[in-house]
Amino acid sequence: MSSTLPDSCIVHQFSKFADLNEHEINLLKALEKDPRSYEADQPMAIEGGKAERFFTLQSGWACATRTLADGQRQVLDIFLPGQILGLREISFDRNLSEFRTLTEVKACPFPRQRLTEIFDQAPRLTDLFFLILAREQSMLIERVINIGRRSAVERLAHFIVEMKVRLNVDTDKFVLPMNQTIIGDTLSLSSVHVSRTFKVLRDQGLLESNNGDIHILDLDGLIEISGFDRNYLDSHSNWARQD
Amino acid sequence: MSSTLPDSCIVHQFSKFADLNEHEINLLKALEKDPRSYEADQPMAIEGGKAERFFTLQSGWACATRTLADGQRQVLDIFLPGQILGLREISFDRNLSEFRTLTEVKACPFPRQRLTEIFDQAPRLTDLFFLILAREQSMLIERVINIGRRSAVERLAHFIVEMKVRLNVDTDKFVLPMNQTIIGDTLSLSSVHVSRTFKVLRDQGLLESNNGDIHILDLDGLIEISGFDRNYLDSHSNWARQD
DNA sequence: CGTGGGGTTGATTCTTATCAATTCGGGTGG
DNA sequence: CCACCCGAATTGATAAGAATCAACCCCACG
Repeated sequence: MSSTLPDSCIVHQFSKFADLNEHEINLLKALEKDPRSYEADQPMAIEGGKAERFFTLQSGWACATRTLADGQRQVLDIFLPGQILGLREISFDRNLSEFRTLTEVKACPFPRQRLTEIFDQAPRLTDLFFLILAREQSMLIERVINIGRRSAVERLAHFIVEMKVRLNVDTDKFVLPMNQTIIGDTLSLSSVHVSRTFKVLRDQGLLESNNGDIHILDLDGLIEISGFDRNYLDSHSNWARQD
Repeated sequence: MSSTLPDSCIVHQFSKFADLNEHEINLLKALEKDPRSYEADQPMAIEGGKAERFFTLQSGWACATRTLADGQRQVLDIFLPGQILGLREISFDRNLSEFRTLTEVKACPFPRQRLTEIFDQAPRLTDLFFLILAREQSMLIERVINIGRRSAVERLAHFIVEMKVRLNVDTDKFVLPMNQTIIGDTLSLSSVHVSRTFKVLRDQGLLESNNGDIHILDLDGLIEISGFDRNYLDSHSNWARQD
């Protein structure tokens, strides 16, 4: 996705919601002007640490996790290029979750205060930040339902479909840079059970999977059993102000 | 809570984040100028319906739910006076969830567009709306962890503590206007298991419960077993702009 | 060649769901 | 005042789903 965007992921992300003028584009681009590189499977910000910065993700995958006292871990978000890490932590002065990379990552940290400046200088971008936060919530809602109400097979199928849709690939193959332990921590399943569940999906002829390589054989079948509703990923609202 | 606030719940809610000036207070109050009454256990807005309005909740309890194709239901939020219903749906033109009352409710519907007007006229309220949306997300995160990673006993204990903290009562008694089926739909448990789990908490001397009446006997014990972290409910950030 | 991380598979246990029966308490109508 | 009814909570018995524990395989990488 990012590779097709020499320009700016975040601008691309925001322009899904509204046409941006040059001033707005420049403000957003400024958020990406000082990119840093991170290796795969490394922390970017730790749980409980001082939360003074966000990150814009330019390439690679990252996630937010929370570790409980007994060592159990829950993955809270999977981030793809163009997303902003840490937005929801803005109302706290310490990180409630850890941010870590899944792959090699290029990301650009920027201080919270920068957001205020943007809000000051481009009121309409405020609307868009609001929309984006709201859209993230919808994804969280879907996660609650997935974890709370669906069986392991349904959960995994739903996750695969969700990632395919979010990656916006038109082929039926993609790479999921997560081992089965992390997938389990995302879906609240044990890694062993993730393995068995993949086998079920393979046996039913719905997909092929090999390490991180996913080959979807029957997308409709996956959607069918997972009860996937793609509405929550698309934004249809025309609420934001016009230029 | 609302009874001690003849004034305006929503103003009270927002002033937790920053001191409001008169102009801002008036804008917020305008959101509550046309209250309507709803009976207990009634829908306020249906799933899939046109989403053109929000509600400010002035008194009573409400919730957001989602019903799956197979009839399973998941409660997504519990709303208390001062909260705004539907904020996260702003990026969609149809409701992703149903809003319904748990008790008798006084709520005030207002059109989406009103939010834009507020954003125009009081930039700092924008910050606060943003903070509030972010804080809601933190509560959702906690729900994901609760459902995904905690046992039934831990889950219920956590829920009880959360509601006590949110209600902000200083006594150890309060009323939970939810039957065990709804509590189950909130915690992703069957109603039967909610009943058993209440029994465990009672047997351990942590609380007494009778219908909706909760009497907490050992708050520290409940916090202990649930791994409750009250940070996520308090806002510590000084991010919002000053007046 | 070893070594180690990840994946797979089998056996067993644990937690929670499901189904069914019973109780309790609050209305309602005779 | 009493018989009845109904929704909710409780309790018991059983079943299903997922976790856990353990062994083993595969393969990339030193």
